[in-house]
Amino acid sequence: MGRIPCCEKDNVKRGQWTPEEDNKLSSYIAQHGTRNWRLIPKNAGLQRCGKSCRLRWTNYLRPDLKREQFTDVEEHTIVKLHSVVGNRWSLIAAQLPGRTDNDVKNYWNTKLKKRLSGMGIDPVTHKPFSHLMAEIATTLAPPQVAHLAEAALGCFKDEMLHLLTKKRIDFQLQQSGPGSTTTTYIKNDENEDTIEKIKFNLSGAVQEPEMVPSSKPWDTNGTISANFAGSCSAFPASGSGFHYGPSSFGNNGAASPWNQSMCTGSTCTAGEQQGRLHDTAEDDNGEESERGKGIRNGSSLFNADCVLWDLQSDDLMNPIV
DNA sequence: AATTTATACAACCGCATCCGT
DNA sequence: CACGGATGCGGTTGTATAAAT
Repeated sequence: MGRIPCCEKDNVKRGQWTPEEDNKLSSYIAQHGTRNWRLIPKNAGLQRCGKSCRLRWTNYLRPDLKREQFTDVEEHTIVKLHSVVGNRWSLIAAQLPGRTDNDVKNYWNTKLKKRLSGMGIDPVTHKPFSHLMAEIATTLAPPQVAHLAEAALGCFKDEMLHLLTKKRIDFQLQQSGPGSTTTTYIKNDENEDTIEKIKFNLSGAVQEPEMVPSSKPWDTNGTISANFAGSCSAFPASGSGFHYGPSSFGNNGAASPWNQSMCTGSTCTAGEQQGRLHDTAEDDNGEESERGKGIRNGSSLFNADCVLWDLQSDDLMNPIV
């Protein structure tokens, strides 16, 4: 017994909407409102599924939607809220007037996530990657760590090869200094050597607990500590200070060649996020169980020590319920 | 100029939840 | 309380456009 489709698949148009269709839908909704999406396409003379109409309206045609670029404040809000509620796009969008969950989701996936990765911060946990490595190293027994590192490096081998091949000439030009006209080429099998060296060094680093910072790498202002910054290749080693906030978000959040693979490879499932939220909420009131009810009172969540930004209830446009 | 690659965002899919009967 | 349809939500895919090669 299969699931009943939301609409008949036959005689239903799919794909991009035409201006004529937009007009029909907009004028129908202006007259009759948005009750009963299943009937709307039929009554409006559209060969579309009701679901498709609802999406088109909520994500594109609604008159209160903002079409301009996200502002710094909006970016800030998205990152702050994401560190608390995870991929709950509708909750985040509710704090951003004129933005839809789809807008927020797309903006996160195409820009913010990559920018965080480029800054050496895991966009799922909002912790520095090196901190996560440290956690793994201190949690697992050495043989497990070695196997995990081996597996992780195997995953990144292709990206490494790609990176090394693509960048090698630029790199060699840099090494030979400005004004130099000589170009040194690397033999193909040296890629393998390089990878082996990197693997060796990383394995060593992971197995040396004294190299791992034991305290939180950031202070209460969300600033990465100088010691930690020095041990994390993604952060500047100088004491110039690193702020995990909008001020560091300029458009020069230049993506490292790693960004794409890191972004696409480590998305947290909705289940994981919901599980985390559920656990937290349960501590507070002991009885929440259903999806979507995990966040009753934001105040306790805002104090979670995994977030790098302090988020106050006052920051919110709308209460999270 | 042609081709490839990257980016942005619209749209779809399937599951979860809500809600009326 | 159970059931079924409607709606909401998040993940994923498709496509148009821009940028790089």
